[in-house]
Amino acid sequence: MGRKKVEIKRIEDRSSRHATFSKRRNGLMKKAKQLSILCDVDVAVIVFSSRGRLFEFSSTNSLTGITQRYHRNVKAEDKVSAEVNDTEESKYASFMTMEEVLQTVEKQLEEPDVDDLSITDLVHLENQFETALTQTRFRKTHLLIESIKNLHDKEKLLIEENKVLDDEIGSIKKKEANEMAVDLNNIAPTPMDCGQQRETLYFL
Amino acid sequence: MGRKKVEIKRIEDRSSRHATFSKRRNGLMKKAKQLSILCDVDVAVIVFSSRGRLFEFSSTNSLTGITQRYHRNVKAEDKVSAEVNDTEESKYASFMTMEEVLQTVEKQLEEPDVDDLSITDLVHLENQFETALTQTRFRKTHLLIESIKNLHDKEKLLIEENKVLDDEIGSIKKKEANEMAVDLNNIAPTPMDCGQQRETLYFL
DNA sequence: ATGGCTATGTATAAATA
DNA sequence: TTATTTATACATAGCCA
Repeated sequence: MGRKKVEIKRIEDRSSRHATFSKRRNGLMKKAKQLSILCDVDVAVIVFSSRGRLFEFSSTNSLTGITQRYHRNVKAEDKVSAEVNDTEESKYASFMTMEEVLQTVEKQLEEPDVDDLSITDLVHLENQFETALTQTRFRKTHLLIESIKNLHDKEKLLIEENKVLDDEIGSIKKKEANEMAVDLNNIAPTPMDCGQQRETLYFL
Repeated sequence: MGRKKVEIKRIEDRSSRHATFSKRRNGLMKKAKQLSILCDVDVAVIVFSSRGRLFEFSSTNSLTGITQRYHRNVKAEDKVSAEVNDTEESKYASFMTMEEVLQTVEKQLEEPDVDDLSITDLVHLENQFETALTQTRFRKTHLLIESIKNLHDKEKLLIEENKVLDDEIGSIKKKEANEMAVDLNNIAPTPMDCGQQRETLYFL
């Protein structure tokens, strides 16, 4: 890849080492970019020069996203080795009442020495918290949906009530209109059955 | 660098994309290693495949050292450059839109060989699904709360409407009562509420 | 430190097994 | 799939400004 084949070992000559650093660094970044584009993957490259200067490439906006993801993954891997030990104990925490869950969680948090728990203890703890989390989520969703149901019921009642009131007003207006018509015709009203009418009105 | 010049854009054919990924990934790692040795510098490369599998190279023992160094560096630079700008963007950077989440999940499910994944692969997969799950939950809660808000608004409106109608009826009744009192005093009925009656009369 | 310039070594695309 | 082959494109060592 040059006039001469170079052995892969530290270049002792300062200036040619720096020259090579500059060239190969750019090459590496270019390759990283091509890889990320061609294969549609996330790539990050971090280079610290011997004098501590930072050079970076990231296929995403910021490198922090990728490094965070990296750290999450590393943590997750640690978790795997812990979980391999423990498959039986994880089952018994499965179902508790809400109270039991809260009690347990409280108990756990009381413990001052959370830092020196064994892996098995931590797996157990994790399961309990996960149970608590599931229960909490379940209850949250339940309450939200209940709330919505109640509101729908209320809405229905209010709409019905509204309709009744509307009808009432409608019939009153209609009567008024009729009377107006009668008045205009100068027809003498018969009082005879109006008592009944009034009574029903009072009912509403 | 091959039989044909390739344009640097996403390779659409799945199998050749994977082939290229494998080759170029190895090439990139090799180059990174050479750079770190030749120039005596610290280099780190992080690659996440589309399936979320992690590939890494680090010139030091562990990548965490370099990423930590990177984060210290970035933090220092951020302090110098901009204090206000970054807080909002960084929040959104870690969250995906619903579409992105669905896309990612779909991508995952496309893969045919889910059965022979290693434990590490499965952990990565788990992380991605967990992200998707979190987003889904977030969206669910958001929609439920929105729904409740809307229903509360509706309820308020209906109650107000109801009140208006009630008042209207109230005032009508009051008017009627007054008229009745007048009628009783005059011992002569007012025709006003006998519209219904009269209508039937007209019919006859 | 980069930025050409070549000659040459390497990486890799496509084909093949 | 993954490995090997082969023809090319690319990267870069050494050199000069």
